[in-house]
Amino acid sequence: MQIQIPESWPKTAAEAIALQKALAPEVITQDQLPDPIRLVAGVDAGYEEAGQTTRAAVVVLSFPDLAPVDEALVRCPTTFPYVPGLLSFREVPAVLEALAQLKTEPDIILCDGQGIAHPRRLGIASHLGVICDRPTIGVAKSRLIGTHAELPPEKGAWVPLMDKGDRIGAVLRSRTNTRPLYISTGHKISLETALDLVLRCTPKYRLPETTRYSDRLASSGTRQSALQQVQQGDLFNQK
DNA sequence: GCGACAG
DNA sequence: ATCTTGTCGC
Repeated sequence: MQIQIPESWPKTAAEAIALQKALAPEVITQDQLPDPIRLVAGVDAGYEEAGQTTRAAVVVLSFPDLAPVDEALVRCPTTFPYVPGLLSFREVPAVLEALAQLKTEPDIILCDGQGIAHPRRLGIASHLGVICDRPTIGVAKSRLIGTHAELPPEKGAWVPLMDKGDRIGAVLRSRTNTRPLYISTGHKISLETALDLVLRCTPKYRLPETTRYSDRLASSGTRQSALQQVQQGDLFNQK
């Protein structure tokens, strides 16, 4: 995948916040994506050596089949601490390196974390989307900010996530009787289209297949060796 | 001042 | 995120 990697990154929290405020206006919350969608990518990050090394994994799946067609895994020195609200400065540098190694051009990228459902409307999915100038969706497993009404227990149900009068995203039930997902526009996609796409990437489990594949790739070689996984009969989807 | 707080 | 075994429920 062809992308421009920034030459420098903020060094302090103050600089990072200033950059978020400068980039937030660049986010596009309307549909501006390929039609039809043929390739969807999932990105995820993990850490090693007490956080000194960051691993970034990307997996590209065909759509709507959801069969893996491309992937990349990189390790980079960690350069920014985890600070709620500044997650992208910790993970995006490594994620960009991984994306640059893809042989394919995904039509959209699903990220672990918020899109515009963020204090300054520039969560990791939006930040990555603006940098790559590509459609992205924020798929978070928990809430960063915002309030919402009660959510029905059936798969497919969703309610808007609000903050200061703005609809910043949605709380989506991706599986019946299971904790919801926090979905928000990353870049170049509307919330409605994002919800539809996330559901179409989530045929069976709580998390989209894109996230499950990238999580697994990012974890391989850390939690346990590939051999151990095989010995446990953990051949994915059969686990 | 106190509590919340993506990964 | 990561450290970690078994266990409760659909």
